[in-house]
Amino acid sequence: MIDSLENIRRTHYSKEVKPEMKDQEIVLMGWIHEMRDLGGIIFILLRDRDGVTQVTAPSKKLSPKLFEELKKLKKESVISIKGFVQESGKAPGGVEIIPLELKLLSESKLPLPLDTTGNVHAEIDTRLDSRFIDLRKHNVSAIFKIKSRILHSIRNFLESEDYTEINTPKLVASATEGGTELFPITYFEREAFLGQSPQLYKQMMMASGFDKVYEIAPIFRAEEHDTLRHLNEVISIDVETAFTNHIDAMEILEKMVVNAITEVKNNCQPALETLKFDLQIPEIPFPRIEYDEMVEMVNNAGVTMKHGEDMSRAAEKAIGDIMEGYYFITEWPTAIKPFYVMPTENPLKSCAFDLMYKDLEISSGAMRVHNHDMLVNKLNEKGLNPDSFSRYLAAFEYGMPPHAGWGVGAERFTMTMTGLKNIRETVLFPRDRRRLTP
RNA sequence: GCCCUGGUGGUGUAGGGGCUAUCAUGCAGGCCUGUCGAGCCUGCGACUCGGGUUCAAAUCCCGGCCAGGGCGCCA
Repeated sequence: MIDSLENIRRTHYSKEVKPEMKDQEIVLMGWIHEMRDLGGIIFILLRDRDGVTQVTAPSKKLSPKLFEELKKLKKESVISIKGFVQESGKAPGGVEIIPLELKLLSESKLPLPLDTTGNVHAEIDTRLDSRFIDLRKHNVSAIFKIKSRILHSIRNFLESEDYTEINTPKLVASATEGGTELFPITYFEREAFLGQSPQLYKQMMMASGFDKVYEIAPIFRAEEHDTLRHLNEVISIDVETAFTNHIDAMEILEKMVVNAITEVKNNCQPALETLKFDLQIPEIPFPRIEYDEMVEMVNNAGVTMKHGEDMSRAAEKAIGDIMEGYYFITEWPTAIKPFYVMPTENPLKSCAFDLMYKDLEISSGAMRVHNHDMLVNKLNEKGLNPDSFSRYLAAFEYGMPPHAGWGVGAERFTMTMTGLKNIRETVLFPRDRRRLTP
């Protein structure tokens, strides 16, 4: 019943089959996207990673045995078809395959938990439950081709800028930076936590002489948020650079963003078309708005925001309506930024910045405090106990250069390049307040 | 965590005290040699769970669970 692969191998993908290959014998492998059995002729749409090719089986041109085997095939079963290419004005794409040999490699159970042809809408919850099937749809896999290209381009860009990729631990012994809730775990006989950010580690690397480091890795936040732009596990793109300040950090960040967008635009055109997203390459430098100016803009737009507050969702939307693409908000109040952020000459303001895209925060960064005593003072001011940061603080006592850096949320960044509204769409197997499987 | 809305075949929906529970898609069987949202015929398949009100609940009420949207929280 089920055939084995033996030594047959795929010779082409669907997208590679062209009318010029007329009469050539090829082997396609993939899933049965659709079957149209007209009695004396059967049309099978064979779907693989990048496309769909029509296999046309007229009874008169095929052996009765092969014709019967083709007739019995079911949707989403996995097959291998050896056949020859025929040019045809009637076939989608102008080419079809006349089968010579069929292998049924895996039979699909029916009915399917989801429609793969796009005829019947399915909700995201249903789709995520059967994500492996959902991902067979080209308009879903397109998202991950783009995400892959983004991460690839970022690595290439940072390597070309002479950065070193590092890996820091995700199992950590508390010493929270403050703010977010952590996921507690059991580490042998002790309590430990999943890391909320590589912040403290990448700073310690600044005392190591590496000068330029980056990490692309998951971070975990135990916040019970339930929105279209939050998840409990996300990929963070973290950069830290020694002997630089926040101005340099913003420049590297905007260069990296434009480079990633350009790479996606140049290499992912089919995916962008599938998603019907018109990706625009922004110009450098991105606009910079000081926090004070932003507060004024928000209030002028009719949304009340007090000076010294963090942005409410309404404030983000108000500013997002005014600003078109990417922009920085700079000079944040020291009081609402973490202890490790360097104040400006005016101690009430800080060298912190956020990179926004419309109403969405993509990144936050800053020049850091590199003076040990100042850092201890700042910890105390924030109500944190310097003793629990002793291993981190030690890195500031034996020669710590000035440094700056930032972290970008990979999923939010992907949203800006795909036009998606729900962050869950940009993760293969998302983790949110309710979802822990699959 | 708060507010609003919802939960009907595998999927997506209509209905909204008494119906044989609507439609599409799907699935099974049949017809069909150019389909491409194929078409036609026959059939299959559902009211989130618990409690209450009522002669009667899928429908009304309460609670749980789950989901969607908004907000809060969120280096």
